[in-house]
Amino acid sequence: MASSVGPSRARKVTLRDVAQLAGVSVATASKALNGRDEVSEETRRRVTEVAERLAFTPNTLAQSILAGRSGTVGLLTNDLDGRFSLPILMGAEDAFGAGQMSVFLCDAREDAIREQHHLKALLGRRVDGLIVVGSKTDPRPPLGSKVPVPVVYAYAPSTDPADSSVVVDNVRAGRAAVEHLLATGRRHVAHVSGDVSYSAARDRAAGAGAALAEAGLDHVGPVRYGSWSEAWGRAAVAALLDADEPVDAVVCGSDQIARGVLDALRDRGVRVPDDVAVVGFDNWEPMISGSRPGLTSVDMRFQDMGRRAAERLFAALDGSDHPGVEAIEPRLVVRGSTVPEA
Amino acid sequence: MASSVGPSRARKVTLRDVAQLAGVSVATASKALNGRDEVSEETRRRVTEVAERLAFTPNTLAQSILAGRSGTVGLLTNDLDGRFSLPILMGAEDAFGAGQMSVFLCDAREDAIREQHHLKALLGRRVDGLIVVGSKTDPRPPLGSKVPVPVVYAYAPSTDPADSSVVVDNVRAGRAAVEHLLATGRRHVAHVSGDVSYSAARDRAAGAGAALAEAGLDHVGPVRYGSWSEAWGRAAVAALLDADEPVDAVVCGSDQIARGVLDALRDRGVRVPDDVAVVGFDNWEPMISGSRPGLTSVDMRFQDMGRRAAERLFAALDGSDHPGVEAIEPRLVVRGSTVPEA
DNA sequence: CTGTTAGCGCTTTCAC
DNA sequence: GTGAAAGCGCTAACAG
Repeated sequence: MASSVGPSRARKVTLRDVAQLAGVSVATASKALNGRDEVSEETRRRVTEVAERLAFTPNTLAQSILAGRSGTVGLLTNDLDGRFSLPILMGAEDAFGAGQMSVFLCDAREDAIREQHHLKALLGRRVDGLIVVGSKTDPRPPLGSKVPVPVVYAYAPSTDPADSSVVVDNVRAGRAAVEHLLATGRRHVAHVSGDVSYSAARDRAAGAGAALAEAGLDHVGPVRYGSWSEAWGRAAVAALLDADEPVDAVVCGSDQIARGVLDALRDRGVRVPDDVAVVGFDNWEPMISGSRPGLTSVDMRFQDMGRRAAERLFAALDGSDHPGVEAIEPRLVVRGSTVPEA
Repeated sequence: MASSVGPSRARKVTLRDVAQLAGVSVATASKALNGRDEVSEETRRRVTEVAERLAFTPNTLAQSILAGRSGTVGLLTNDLDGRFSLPILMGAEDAFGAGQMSVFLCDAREDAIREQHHLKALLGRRVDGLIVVGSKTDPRPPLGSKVPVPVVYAYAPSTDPADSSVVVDNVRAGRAAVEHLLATGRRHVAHVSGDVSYSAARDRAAGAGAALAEAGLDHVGPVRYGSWSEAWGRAAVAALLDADEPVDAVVCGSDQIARGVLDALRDRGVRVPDDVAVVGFDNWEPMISGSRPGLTSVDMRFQDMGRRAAERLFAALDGSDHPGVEAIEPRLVVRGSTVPEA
């Protein structure tokens, strides 16, 4: 027959329909379906059966309006296209998905106006809470003081330290990279990083520098800041080798830079890891999987960050929160670029 | 003072509060704020002013329950971590964001159970429609016949051709790649692709083969299926060159494979594009930007696909839809791997 | 155990 | 112009 697939314009089935067909009142039907124990088993059976048959789906909107909670949260991201917000978002979705929460996704694209617009829409929809995901590790201004629901900032913390934020620990990450290199016998560590205007670049370099200092060492040459690209990694290698200082390890500000460094070293006939070891940051699958040899990298655990953000939001929802900034501990993943593969 | 930042437990301000403070009835306040022209300018001014002052945000839930429409749509994806769903999702968010729609995001992770679970939650929240995003181009079973709202499938079409689906045109993409190679004087085209179990791999090869056939040519050697990795691209080059048949172009099943092919050719001293031209698919930024030379690639326009899916959903919402499968036309992006750079 | 009543926050007749 | 009343779908309190 004709539009058997078309959007069934049939009026949605309501609890009243169910009650009617089951021959009980709406109140009783409600109790039966919600497992309240003030109904006879017989009635419950009958109601459940009818509900099933009519494919009744309770209107959560109506429930929410009563309960005062909607069971939804807003995820306000700023670089949906970026590499960071996505895993964070997954982690959050993960933590929520377990329960009954649904997630509203909005991309503000670094535009404060758009962000306020989305914020308004979300509050109108009575979200129970918000997670705000930034695109850089640099602190960002808070949403505004009069947001009536708990907010957790992820990746980019709020500039207000009293707000709840979950961030990566870039200093520690830089330290981890260098400690690994020192532990595997390297002594001449160069550092090639990305855009110096990113706190991620500076913090990682600071952590690396501190770890070197503790061993009585210093970076070979200056920290070379540039851009977050493979091309910069390649260019930096040229400068590095031409400088003619001994180098037996390169810490790279990102996996992409590291990939460029690896390729350039290979072109020049420098053996990795025999002559020079290379470490990256982010443990980003697409870069890692194609590298020769496999790239040792510091995983910033974005997904866990999203999970933690969700957990903290939950905590805030039942008032058991302890606001402030929480840093996720990075995790070093060792591969062939620092240690010969088996 | 103490918890100035804590979740203000203050009861949400309602329309009644506004009405009371403005000295009018709820009905009048409603009319005033909604721009109905049955209120005096003076009253409207007063009400608006009070609403502003109290930071009144109308409860969309209550509005939705009345209107019968919630102004929300569900985005049911299956590989949030993948490369395809994200741009699609962005395109959709884009198209919706313009209006008043909010988007629920759910990741089913290829798990039918989880998908049904999310579906139920979304229907309970009374979404007005659904977009279902797959992770492969292979058709997928529809959600189920008794979904009471319009559904549009993106990337992975529904197996039911009567459903509304928006897909990429892989055959055409394969054809576009080869036509470009032929137009730039290539005659010996090899084909290295990914996992043969993916229709994307087979369709692209079919399109490429058809274009070659029309020129009285055939692929050099068999279409070499493997995996969607750089490593496979490198391995395939070895096999290809050892086969000792003349080759002046390689069509690669993905940018990742192409990247491997480029690197291997470079290692072997084969010049690109002088000796051999290389084309990839997806125009995926991370792979493109690091390639030497820049990689010519067929852009599948995922974001536009998401946008179209959203537009079709809109159409379905006001009944002006024409279900069926719609293919997005791919777009060739020429770079240095096929044509010498300026 | 069951049904009646009230009410969540809002919009919409329909009298005044 | 304005407000009282009804009602969207549902749950909670209280009678019966």
